[in-house]
Amino acid sequence: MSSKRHILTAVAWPYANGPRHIGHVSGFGVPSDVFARYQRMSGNNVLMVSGTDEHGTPVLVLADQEGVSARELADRYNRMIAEDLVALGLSYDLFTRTSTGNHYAVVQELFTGLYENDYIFARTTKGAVSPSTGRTLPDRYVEGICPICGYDGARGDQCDNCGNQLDPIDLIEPKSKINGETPEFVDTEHFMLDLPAFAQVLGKYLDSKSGQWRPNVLKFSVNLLNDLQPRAISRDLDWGVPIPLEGWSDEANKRLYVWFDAVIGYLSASIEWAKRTGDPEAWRAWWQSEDAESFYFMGKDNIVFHAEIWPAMLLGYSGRGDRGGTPGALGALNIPTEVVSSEFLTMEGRKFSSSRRVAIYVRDFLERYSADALRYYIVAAGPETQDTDFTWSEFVRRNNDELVAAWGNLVNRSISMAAKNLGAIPEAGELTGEDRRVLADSRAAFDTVGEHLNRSRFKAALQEAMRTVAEANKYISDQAPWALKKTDPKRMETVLHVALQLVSDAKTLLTPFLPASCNKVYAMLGGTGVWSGMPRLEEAVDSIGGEEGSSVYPVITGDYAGNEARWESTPIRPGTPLSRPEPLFAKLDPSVADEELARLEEKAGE
RNA sequence: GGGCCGGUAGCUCAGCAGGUCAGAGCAGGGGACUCAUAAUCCCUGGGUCGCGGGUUCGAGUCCCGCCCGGCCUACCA
Repeated sequence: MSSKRHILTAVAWPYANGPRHIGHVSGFGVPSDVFARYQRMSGNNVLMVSGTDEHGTPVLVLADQEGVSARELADRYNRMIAEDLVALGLSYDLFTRTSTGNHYAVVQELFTGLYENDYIFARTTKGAVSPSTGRTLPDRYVEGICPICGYDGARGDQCDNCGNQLDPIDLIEPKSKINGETPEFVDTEHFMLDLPAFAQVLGKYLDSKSGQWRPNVLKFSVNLLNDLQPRAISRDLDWGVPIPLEGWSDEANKRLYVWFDAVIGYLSASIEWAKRTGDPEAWRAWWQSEDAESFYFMGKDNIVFHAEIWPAMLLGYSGRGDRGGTPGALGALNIPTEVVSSEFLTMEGRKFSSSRRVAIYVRDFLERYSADALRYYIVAAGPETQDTDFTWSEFVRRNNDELVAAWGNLVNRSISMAAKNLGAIPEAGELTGEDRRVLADSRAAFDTVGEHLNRSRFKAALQEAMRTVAEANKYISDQAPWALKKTDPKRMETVLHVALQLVSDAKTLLTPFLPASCNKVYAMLGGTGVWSGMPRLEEAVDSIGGEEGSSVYPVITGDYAGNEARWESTPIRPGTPLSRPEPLFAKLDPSVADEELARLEEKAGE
């Protein structure tokens, strides 16, 4: 085996304008955690980072509506989201936020590096401004009559009726979507990221990923290269990271645009993590070592930021764009090894929509059902390579038939039988051919499941892992150890030994997907250490937003380095005492599906 | 308008680079067993692979057109 690899697990940053629903965590949350846990079990050095994305107009608009400051709103949802992600068991090394002083400093450093390498330039454009607030209105917040088709209700960026791209200044009778007033159009100067200056290097980069990335991500990204345009990276806003240039930094109403700062979060969070560990340089092993790898997890709407813009930013900062340059103060930085994008989850046939209340929030879900049940459903039936539909009846079915009946019952029946009859893990006597075969198959699954996980094929990986569960159930049924109790007790002990070894292996194979319940199985079989560590919420201190003083905010972190979980078959130890187990999972009454559906309809009808 | 993705058995979905590709799980039907949260195990599936053309000895699998759905096109994953 090769030596330990450094693997950055970069998880998309949830936007802090509300609670996150199960579609969000299907896209970035659960897949990234499965991946990270597997890589740790394989002995690799994983750094898993993310945080809340808090800048930008949507937060500002919502804060205005509620009569609170943007920071107060961000504080509220930052905490709520962090709590939800911990409850789901997502094993971040650091989950932070974009409003920290550290983040501001790193963002400004990247801007400066790009600017000095000549990949950023200023340009004057016309922008819509709200007369009453003096605030710039983003294109999407201006509505009016489409100049092409006459549709009343076209947005400033696009007409939903005829599909044409628009400029807000062309709209007839433009109105602010926020308060209905007529915007003024004024000249405003903005910085642009010169994406065309990366066409060559990005082309080579994407070519080199052929056959590795999911085809949809790659095709999409390659196609983007055909039409690279400079992209604005600043906005007329007072909520965001200030522009670190003379004449701009003290400009109250000019900030870096939210997507520019959000992707830099991967780097700033890595640096923040290193500072917190007491070794401020530790982040470099994941960002600058030539053989370090980075995997980015997100939903399909974010591909452009991760496969095009973020690599361009990193290359430009490192002096590796088409115009060359020199690395900034942090040094040259690695670009993504792989961009893993999920598709979308629909909800009972409808698109998730917070505004229309078509949503199942993570928090509500976990109040009534276990994290592992949700994680199982998301991996087994989630939108890995295409949109999939969440239905409550399918959730109940998967929970009852697969988690409870197949896996939970396997654990229960085998440990119960051994505990009741022997009180401990029995020795194996002489093994039959069938015993050897089933044990060998179980060991072989580590390679097949691991290969799937390495390639981010989570659904296939889980299916293979569950196949070993079915094999174990079949083995027990075929061998019928309960019938051997009187006829051949020694043979019964051997069969139970084999069965428990199969349970132990399956528990290991399922750990990336179902960490909480697998930790329980580990303990049932006599394990005493920490099997696969769970994240925890800590209160952290940082100068928020680069301001004077400090502020306390929650971060997710955890201790995973010393975990017992290894990606291999671990021999069970005969003689280990066993007691009658508690059921691993709760079976759900079929009426749950109807109740939840009614609840959803009720909310949508409000 | 442009781009990307999807439309496969009642349901949810696999089918990577053309020739056991017409599949899996669940539901439904029959049987076995009783250790286990009545769980498990065995047997049982023939669906115009969205529609219409085309290229091939041969196409869910490649090409063209069309229909439907999702996403992106300065940011709800």
